[in-house]
Amino acid sequence: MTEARTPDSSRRSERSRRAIYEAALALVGEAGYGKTTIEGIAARAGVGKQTIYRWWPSKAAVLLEAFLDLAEQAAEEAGGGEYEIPDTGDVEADLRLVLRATVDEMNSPAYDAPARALTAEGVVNPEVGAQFVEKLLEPQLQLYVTRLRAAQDAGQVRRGIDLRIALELFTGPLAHRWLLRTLPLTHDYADALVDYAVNGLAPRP
Amino acid sequence: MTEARTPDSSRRSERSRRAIYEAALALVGEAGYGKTTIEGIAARAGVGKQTIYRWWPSKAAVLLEAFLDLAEQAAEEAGGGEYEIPDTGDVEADLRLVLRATVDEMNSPAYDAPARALTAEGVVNPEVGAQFVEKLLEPQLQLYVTRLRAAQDAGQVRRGIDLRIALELFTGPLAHRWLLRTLPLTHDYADALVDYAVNGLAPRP
Amino acid sequence: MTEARTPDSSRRSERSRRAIYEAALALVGEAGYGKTTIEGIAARAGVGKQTIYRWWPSKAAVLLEAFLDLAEQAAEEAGGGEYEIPDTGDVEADLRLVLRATVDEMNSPAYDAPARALTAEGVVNPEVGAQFVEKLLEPQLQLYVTRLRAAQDAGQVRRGIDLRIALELFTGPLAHRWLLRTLPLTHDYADALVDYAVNGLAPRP
Amino acid sequence: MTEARTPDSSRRSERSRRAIYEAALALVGEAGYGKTTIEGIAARAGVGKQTIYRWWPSKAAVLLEAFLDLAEQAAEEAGGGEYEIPDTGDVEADLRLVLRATVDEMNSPAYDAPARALTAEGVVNPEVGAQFVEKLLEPQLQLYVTRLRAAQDAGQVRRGIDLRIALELFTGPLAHRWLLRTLPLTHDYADALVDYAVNGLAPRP
DNA sequence: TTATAAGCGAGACGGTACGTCTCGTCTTGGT
DNA sequence: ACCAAGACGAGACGTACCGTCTCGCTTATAA
Repeated sequence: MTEARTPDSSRRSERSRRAIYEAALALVGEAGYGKTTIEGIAARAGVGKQTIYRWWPSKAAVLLEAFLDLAEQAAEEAGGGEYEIPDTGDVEADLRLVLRATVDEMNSPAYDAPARALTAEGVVNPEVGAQFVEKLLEPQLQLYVTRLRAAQDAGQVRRGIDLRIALELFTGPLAHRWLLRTLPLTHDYADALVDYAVNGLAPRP
Repeated sequence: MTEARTPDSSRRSERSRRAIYEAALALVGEAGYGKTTIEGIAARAGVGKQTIYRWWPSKAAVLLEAFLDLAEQAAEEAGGGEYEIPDTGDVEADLRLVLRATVDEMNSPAYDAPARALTAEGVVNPEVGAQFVEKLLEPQLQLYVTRLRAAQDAGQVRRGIDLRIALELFTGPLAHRWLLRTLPLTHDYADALVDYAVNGLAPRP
Repeated sequence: MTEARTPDSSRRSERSRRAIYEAALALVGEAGYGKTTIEGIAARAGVGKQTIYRWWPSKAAVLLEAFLDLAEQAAEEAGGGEYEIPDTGDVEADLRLVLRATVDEMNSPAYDAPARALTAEGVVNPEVGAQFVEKLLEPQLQLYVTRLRAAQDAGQVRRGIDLRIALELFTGPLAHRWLLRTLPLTHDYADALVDYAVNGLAPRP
Repeated sequence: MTEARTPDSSRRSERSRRAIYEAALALVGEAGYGKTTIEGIAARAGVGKQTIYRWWPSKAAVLLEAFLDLAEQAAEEAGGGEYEIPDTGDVEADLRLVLRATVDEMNSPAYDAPARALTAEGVVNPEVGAQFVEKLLEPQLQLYVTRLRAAQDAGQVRRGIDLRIALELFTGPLAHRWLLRTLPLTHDYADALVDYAVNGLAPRP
């Protein structure tokens, strides 16, 4: 009996959508994910609660979209086109650059708070996790695959290496330190990681 | 005016403590961390809420202790003594063994649910995260340091390598796949990881 | 700045008006006044909410008009002309007839539900109450005044009696039993009331 | 499966109960019944909403009890014992007194607002109505029965009169004017009512 | 051997947030 | 211009838990 209640997205208020994104990101940054409430987001965005519940199924979904939107905006500002890992011919140098940038990003509060919140929610909530991986993480990881394939073609990575696994030698440790806060995330750490891992992938003598 | 309220732990009810551990782990496994409530734990354990609030500061703390206790029990059953990574002289084989075991553990539901819950909470809540790392994670990681040092002494790992970073080449990717569920965690994956990483740490020709 | 917003009643949809009346009466009858909502009336009438808000200031106003319309229709069906209390020369018999008819009406669900709802709203909301009295109640009461005046002229009611008060000896108790449901409303009850009250108004010996 | 959840009334907070009564009566007086909300009562009483929902099933029930309590307190202040209609031997004079007092009460705002609210709710909600009648109205009406019986025994009311109906000649019209606000409620009105009605009940010459 | 004081199960309390419902207003597209 | 439809800001609904606070009731020293 209960209808599906599918709202008409063509009549959706753009103004409200943006206000909700901003409020959600701000609150997660200021108070943390646990203390961010849908009521709080609605109040801060100057929006009725129903406007949130109409368009999103959960707090995590709101934040995911807000974060996605943030990333999109940042990408556009950085210069429209699709991003790729640079290819100077020197994999190690190229990856060092990327990992250092990633370290910087992870150390910046504007990224840290919402990304942490989303990751944590995804760890515990498979639907959110799947979305997070599909929409945010996997596209990033594909960039590594592309660059590593080029390196393989150039003879800097040995034949037979599974590149989807190889890339995790770089991103896995980084993510681990970031999420668990075991030890500080520094450029030196990124460099060491690249050093050890690239060496591991190099053709055997 | 407010008293320090330090309860007398010598009069603590062992029965209640155990019941709370069991209830907490069961509920996290069945309903997930988010839907596990202190009231629910108390009800399931047949315990007053105050008995939980008297001894633990938060839901996460209860679960952390419960999980620690579980690990302790498992260790005792597995054979009293302190665990270490075996040293057959072949680092690669030894680590393959350990990583395969870790994969199996991560794939077992009894471990998965509470470990995920705790990790997620730690990601977002620095206090919990610090406790988790200190009590659970770091001791495990030290085992890798020990084994890798032996390998270094045996000339299987090159001089100058920072072992605290090196170990993350093994554990980081594993944890990443487990937490984010990007791709399945298999023995083959563990083997490949060990292969690439050990190669990366090996002395240069 | 806020316009007076006087809609052009000449372009009003008669179809919608009727549908709203019917929906309002039906819903009040089925679900009760409290559970009847403007959204519900609009949905049932197949009408936009604004069409109700455009023409009526409140739920009570809709129901009042709907009920008035119902009464009008009933009156027309019963035979066009203005109704009056019959005058056979025997006040007691005439009033007995009227009060019995009133009892029957009060016991009929089609009348009971909306009349109750309106009365209750009027009790608590003076504007609605005033409308209700002016449009529905007072015209009815005037019929009593007319008939009692005839009786007074015929010497069946003593001089000096305030007829506006006198009529309340008949209608007051009836209304009271109906509204509060203290005891059942029967023809015998109506007869007794008429007996006692007419006696009270009769010329002293 | 859903438990009955019967709270332990011996542990109930008297302080909260009183605060809720006061808040409910104050709000109904100030804002009217319709604009009085449970949230509002809770906030004004400095009480959690659940404390209201734990002990009362509805807003109407809260107000009914509050009003009952008010009446009880008033009765105690007026002089502990059970109240009865005075018996000076002159029914007319005695009833005049009582009806004038009732008129005064109905004209006092402290009584008017909650009594109206409750009556209106009772008109539309049979459960509330039954409670209202049983707890408040019927006891009052019994006083009339008692006094009228004495009058009957004294020969001032004729044999055969149904006293339960007779009393409604006094209270019905009064209640009607009060609830519907048709015409002002004055002492003169009360006197006229008593005059006409007592005459109607008197033995026939 | 009793008293006395802690921990205990229970659950009422003042609160916050949930997700739903309805309000009355506003906007869009169709007739 | 009115209409059906329905998104919107607002806020109350009744529920679920939070963390604190009594209640009596064991239960285990210390007088």
